[in-house]
Amino acid sequence: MTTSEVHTPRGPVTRKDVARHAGVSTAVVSYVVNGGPKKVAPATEAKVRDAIRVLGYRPNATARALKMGSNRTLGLVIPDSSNPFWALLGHAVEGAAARRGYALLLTNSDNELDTEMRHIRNFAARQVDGVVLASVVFEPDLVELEGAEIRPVLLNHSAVAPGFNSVGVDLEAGARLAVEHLIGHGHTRIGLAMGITADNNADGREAGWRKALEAAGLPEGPLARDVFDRAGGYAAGQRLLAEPERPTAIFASSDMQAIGLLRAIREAGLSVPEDIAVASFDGSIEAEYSWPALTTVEQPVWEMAEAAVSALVGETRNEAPQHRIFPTQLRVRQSCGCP
Amino acid sequence: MTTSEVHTPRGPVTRKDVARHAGVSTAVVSYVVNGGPKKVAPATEAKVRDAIRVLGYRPNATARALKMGSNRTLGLVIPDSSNPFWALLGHAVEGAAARRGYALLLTNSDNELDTEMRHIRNFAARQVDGVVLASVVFEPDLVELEGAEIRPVLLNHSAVAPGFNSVGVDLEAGARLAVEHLIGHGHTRIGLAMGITADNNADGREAGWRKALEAAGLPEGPLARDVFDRAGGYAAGQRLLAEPERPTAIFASSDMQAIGLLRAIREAGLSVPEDIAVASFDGSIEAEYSWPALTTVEQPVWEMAEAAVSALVGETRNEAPQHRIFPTQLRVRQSCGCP
DNA sequence: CACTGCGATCTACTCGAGTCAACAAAACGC
DNA sequence: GCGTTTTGTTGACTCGAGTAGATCGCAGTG
Repeated sequence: MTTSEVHTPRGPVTRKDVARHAGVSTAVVSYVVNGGPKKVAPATEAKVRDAIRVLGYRPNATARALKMGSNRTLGLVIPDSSNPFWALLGHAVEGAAARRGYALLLTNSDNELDTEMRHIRNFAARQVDGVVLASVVFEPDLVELEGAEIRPVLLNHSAVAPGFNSVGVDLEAGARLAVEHLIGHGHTRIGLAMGITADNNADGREAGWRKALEAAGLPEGPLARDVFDRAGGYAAGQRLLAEPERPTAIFASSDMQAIGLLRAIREAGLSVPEDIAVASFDGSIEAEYSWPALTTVEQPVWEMAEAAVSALVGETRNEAPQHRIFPTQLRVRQSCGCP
Repeated sequence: MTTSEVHTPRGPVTRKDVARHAGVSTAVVSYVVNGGPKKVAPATEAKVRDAIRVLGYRPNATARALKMGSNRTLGLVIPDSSNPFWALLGHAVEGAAARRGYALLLTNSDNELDTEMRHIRNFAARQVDGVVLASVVFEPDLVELEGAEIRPVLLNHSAVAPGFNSVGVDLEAGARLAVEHLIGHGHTRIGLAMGITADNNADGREAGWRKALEAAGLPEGPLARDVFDRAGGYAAGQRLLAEPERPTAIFASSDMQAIGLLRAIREAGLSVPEDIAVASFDGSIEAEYSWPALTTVEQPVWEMAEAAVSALVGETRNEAPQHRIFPTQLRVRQSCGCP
């Protein structure tokens, strides 16, 4: 029994405990843990490392965050993390953040502006380093963030809000791709199952559908507007099928809507693609496993997430805001009529 | 122009700025913001509230967390947040946490033990108040948490690890429900498309399938083991269909596997439920919109999430760990042969 | 008038870690 | 031998907020 008995602290182990155990000052512990900013003698470093291991010391990230002004955390707001498209986006953003050593606070807005603003305010209070907004977003929200010196990235479809970073896809070009493909199959009455967006009928997908028809000299087919999920697509489908002149092809503004649409078509005793051809937008896995497999416009979700995160954590602070628009790609499967 | 000109601070606004602006001490600002622990005169409170509004003060949650020892954050580890079942669970946990004023750090383990442990360590460093583990989880991991005084909840299928809180469903009873329903349709050769678990062939679903067959005096059908997603179900399906004596019904251990299974069956030129009946486990929305709609054993995901979160943030600190097992419910649709 | 009592407010310390200025000791040059 | 650099270590201050304990002013009482 010696007088230099190890004192096992009861609470969580702090830097101070390590310092005492190793017989050095707290500064040295810091230097060892962070490898800087000052050098430490090898012998001393060994003592400290020993003490850390013995005591099971784990630096308190909260304290570090307070001192450094960053807790290496990003926030993400999406409408509904159980919707496969948003789920994939969330997964991609989480991955991109994790790869850079950032953690991700994920929240659902349920498409409610209040909820979204509450989350944004919460993020601001928590001093996150950046926020990826893929939800409702009205400009007023963003002011909240400015005061808190938090960088936002808009990761939604229509890139609005000049002065803020944004990442999106070329909705119009993508939609044209799909509709032109349907036209290529000989269809002349092509309907649209459109989602509901904040700035209605200003959506690129709708414009793309319209322009593709116009360019081919075709009349505008029927249009049904409903929410962006399976149930919305189902309801929109029922309305489109009830049209006096039924369309022979339908473009859906999301894969989820297409899934609901397929169900509505089947329930009407019709088959895809024989009676009605279908194409949609997003390129989620579910489109691949539906019956028939959906021809869909694929968004480069992983690249988009990567771009959004790098705009937030990059060294590009105080640079001019960037607007990145990614191209889409048509994934041809069976629902359009291809073999 | 007066000498008591407002000094607009350049950095983020702190309590000190508010105090100066309102002509009071920082303590009073604190009392106003938190409504305690000491009373403040109405007139003073008004001054402070004014200053807060004018300056746009937002208390720094990180500093608060350091002082209070809690940052009102929970961690969640799931295998893959883009898998619909985990996505739903994530959504439910996020909701349950948000309702209690907690934020949620979401991470994916991709079924890799190292990744999971890295996340757990990261959670520990960040001093989260609790961790919901719905992933690989070997006991060694949990030791990490003990040292950090963080409460874990195991939210996986098979409730293991005595000494830790856990929330799960009665896998065996659920599987029996489904298989017995298939038996009720007159099937005698019932196969199993089983997922791959850490403790293989100890999974309740497999046991339930076996016991239901045994109880009905039926022979064990063919069994194919593969991963818990669409691709796994597809591969398992192909193997089951290649069996010398093809099963007339198949129970899949997850909805995702069933989706892949349906595809394999269709590609083999067979139809569901005429040639092969299918039932599965989980009760995700995708099962409702598949073709044909899947008969599935529904897990009460929202209740489970609620239970998990309340075990973490509850006042039940230092109580004996709880093990909650929820019952499942059979959702009958068309894939089993029901009209 | 002195004294208590009480409500309102302020001062000062705390949480745990980062880091700079200051300093001691060792190493070097001549 | 003495001055000078180098190397290693430390004490002390900081981040922003919570709150106990001290202090102040004022009303009520004997």
